[in-house]
Amino acid sequence: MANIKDIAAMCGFSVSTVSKALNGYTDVSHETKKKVMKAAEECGYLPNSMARALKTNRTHNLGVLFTDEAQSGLKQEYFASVLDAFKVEAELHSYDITFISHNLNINGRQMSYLEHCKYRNFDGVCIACVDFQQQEVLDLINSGLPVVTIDHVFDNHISINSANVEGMGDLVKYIYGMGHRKIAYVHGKKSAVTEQRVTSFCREMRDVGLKVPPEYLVLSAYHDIQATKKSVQQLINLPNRPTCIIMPDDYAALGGIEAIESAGFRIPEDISIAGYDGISLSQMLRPRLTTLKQDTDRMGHEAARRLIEQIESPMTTLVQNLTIKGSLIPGNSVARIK
Amino acid sequence: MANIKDIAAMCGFSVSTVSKALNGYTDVSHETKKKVMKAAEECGYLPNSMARALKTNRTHNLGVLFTDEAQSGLKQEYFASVLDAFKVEAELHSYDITFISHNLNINGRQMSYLEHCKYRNFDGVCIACVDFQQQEVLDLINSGLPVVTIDHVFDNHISINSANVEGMGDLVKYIYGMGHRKIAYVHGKKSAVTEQRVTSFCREMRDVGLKVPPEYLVLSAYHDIQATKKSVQQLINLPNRPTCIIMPDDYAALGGIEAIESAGFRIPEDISIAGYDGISLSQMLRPRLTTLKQDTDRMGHEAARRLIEQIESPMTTLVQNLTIKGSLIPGNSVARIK
DNA sequence: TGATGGTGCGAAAACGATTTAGGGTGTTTC
DNA sequence: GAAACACCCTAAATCGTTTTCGCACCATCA
Repeated sequence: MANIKDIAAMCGFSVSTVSKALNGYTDVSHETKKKVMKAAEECGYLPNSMARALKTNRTHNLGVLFTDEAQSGLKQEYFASVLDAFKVEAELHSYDITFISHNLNINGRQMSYLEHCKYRNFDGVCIACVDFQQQEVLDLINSGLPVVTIDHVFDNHISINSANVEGMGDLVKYIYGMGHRKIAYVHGKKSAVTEQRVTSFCREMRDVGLKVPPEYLVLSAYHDIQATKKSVQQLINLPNRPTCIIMPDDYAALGGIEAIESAGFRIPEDISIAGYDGISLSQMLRPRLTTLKQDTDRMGHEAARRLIEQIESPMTTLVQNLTIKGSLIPGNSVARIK
Repeated sequence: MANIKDIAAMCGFSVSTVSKALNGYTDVSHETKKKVMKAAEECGYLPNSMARALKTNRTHNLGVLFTDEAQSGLKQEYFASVLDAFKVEAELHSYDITFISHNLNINGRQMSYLEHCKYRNFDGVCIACVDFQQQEVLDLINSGLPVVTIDHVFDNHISINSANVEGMGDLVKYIYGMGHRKIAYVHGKKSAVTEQRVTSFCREMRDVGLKVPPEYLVLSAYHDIQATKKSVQQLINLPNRPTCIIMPDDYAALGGIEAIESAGFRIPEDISIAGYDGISLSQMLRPRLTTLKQDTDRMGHEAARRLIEQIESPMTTLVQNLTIKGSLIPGNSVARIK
């Protein structure tokens, strides 16, 4: 592989001049710049990213942490979509993307997330879909590296958030508008997102003048069909059965659907059900799931854009927490009641 | 950040000795090795991967190309699963994973896939889910870099393949065993995988003594619900309507389901349908989809394992094309006919 | 005693780039 | 005519490692 020295030899300039010519410095004449470019083209020159990174301390490589406890971040369409959009935007700015892990070992010891990032010299990091309580994750966030978090706000760090409060509000309003008065919410495990949604659910219910019996608020889990199936069975067996059940997410809604149908009820005639996320699956089900579609595309793009902005102009970038609105997809899993 | 020089200063040895101590060379006494390790531990030393890579020409970083035309490799569960398993296995061997793209630009020009790999100095490359006809992809494969391809065989290159011939054979046998005699196959666009499946479909049909009317073999597309919907509508309107339709994949089966149901037929009582892949969606549908589950987990693991083996001992690694068997999931979208 | 061999360590040259400080022209300015 | 100033270019240091080669020391052996 040709290097900068070869080019220098080819066109009779010094290494430094070649480097400058290739990097758009102004103190090199138009003439020589052209000669250098031509030589570089001819021998198929590609800079060595390692050497460059070693010298400049910039890798043009971003670390992404998209791993939940089940090691399946990629298998959840919501996160896969965000990552996909993040990737597209990053590439647009000539950044690469590498997965962060803590399974690498170096000198016999396993690295932490942060150590991995330092080892690889990532210019910045995007964190999503992870347990934000983990010390290791907190260490990474507070490391001083440019960071953007998805769906979790930290002081002095940029974050991109799905508008859970508005989203859940809209969902409840819609369901109320369809005539439902007994609305239950099977929610996911404790997290920032869950808190926002639960709070919003309760407030919205109060605002439309409805009481939420404590048994209508069921702690279940995200993306866990078995768990939500049980939770919904519980709700169905209540003496005061709800007419509509909001699920933690679209995928988990499948557990609810199963519970309802195998108990001999029809959706939505007997019991209505709503999801959250708006993944493609939701619109493939029959009946089509009523859900709140999160704008994963915009979230991923904004995350990358702001992270890179922060990397490239840290002084002028203001730390903010962006909230991105989703949109209600009516579907037909929520019946109109009179 | 502490570097090797700092450690040398800390414990009074030379840089070379420290390096050797950390890398398990034998010409350094146990005593000093311990001292060096201790010092390294104390100051939280992490090697600089760039410097190391620059010197050794090994990055311990693998490039992955998982991008179909629709830029949505990650959104297809089949490929996301393979990638996930690939990642786990790679990490086990202390390799990182970076996405390959051709959108990066360097010195004003866009890089090709191959250029990107050279620029980043990937030790090896895994290619899947891509149009294997593209010149750019072929260039990458023939570049001399260690390569493993998923679901496509190239001379002198390792590949991991889903057992499409056996898979399709099993599927047809099962359907035939359920009593069907009029079996149609809506297949995906031309590719190695498609050819294997179509060939196997035809052979198996012949082997069980059935003729395949040409109109029972419909060219459609993978992962494209609109396309498969149309194809199935076509089949339904045939004077000699099939009793069972095999779809390109589970996701695309949704188009078939839609077509069948909106034509007023019931699944499986009136028309049976089968998918391919065995993604989680398939088992969430009602009726549960009869499908052939591909062993994505094993595929991803083997791909990483063999790629790394090839990287680390190129002489002793034999080039082979591994075929990984899937398993039939009966589901209940295929009815028993007498 | 002198040759031999092993052991433990260090000096120094790479790897391929960037970047600072300065040198040599030729032209302008007073 | 000297000083000042552009302009274009180069030498050399540097980033943090790895790895070759050689040196010094000590023990062993004939």
